[in-house]
Amino acid sequence: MLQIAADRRLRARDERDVRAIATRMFRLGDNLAPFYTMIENDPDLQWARAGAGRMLASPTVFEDVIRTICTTNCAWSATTRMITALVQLGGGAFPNPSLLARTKDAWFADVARMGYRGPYVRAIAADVVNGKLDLEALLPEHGLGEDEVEERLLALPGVGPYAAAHIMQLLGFHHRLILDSWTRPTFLKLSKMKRASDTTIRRRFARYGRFAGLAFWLYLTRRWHEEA
DNA sequence: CGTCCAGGTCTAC
DNA sequence: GGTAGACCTGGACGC
Repeated sequence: MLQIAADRRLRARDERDVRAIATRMFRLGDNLAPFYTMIENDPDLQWARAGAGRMLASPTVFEDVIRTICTTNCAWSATTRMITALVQLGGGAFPNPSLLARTKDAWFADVARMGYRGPYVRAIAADVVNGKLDLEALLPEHGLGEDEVEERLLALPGVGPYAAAHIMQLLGFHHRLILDSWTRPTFLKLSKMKRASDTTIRRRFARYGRFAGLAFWLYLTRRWHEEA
């Protein structure tokens, strides 16, 4: 059960918005039943049938895209620093595209210290504002195919194979594996393999079909769930 | 102090 | 289509 508390009575319209945001953040629209059936007798993953597999998303696709760009090619400490700065800019909430589009380059460089990512983020925000880019249309309920969604994500500046796979997991497309400098060594450790190319890893998870990426992620994060 | 690299991507061959 | 080199930043590490 999911309970949402508010400090006041919500108007009908606000309540609808809150429901939509919660549905999006917890990926309540995802149907993982086929995946759970798939892992019924899977020694590595059957534990996940208890309800695992819904990665926490942001209220908007835009926010997930920008956050993910802030994870690329830097230490995790840098990611949290950049995102903390963005939330400060937004006055405690993640800044919307309009605010980011009209924020000066100098802020991205000197305050958020986002380096080369700053212009990428601004360009994406500007395209959302001027209507050239509709990121929210990438949500699975809008009917675009997985390949089409991936293609559109890869077209964004700063979004490559890793970022696209990561964002797609958050959207509810579970095919692509998130391969980066954390998942690769973690896979080696857990599988007790000495080395494994990306192709080898993909082959290992190909049997999960369109849930291959989700299976890979759950395989890697099993210990996170045991703690809880 | 210089080099390397962290939850990669882009450009130019 | 596949692969070097460059790229902001800052923390870790060797010298």
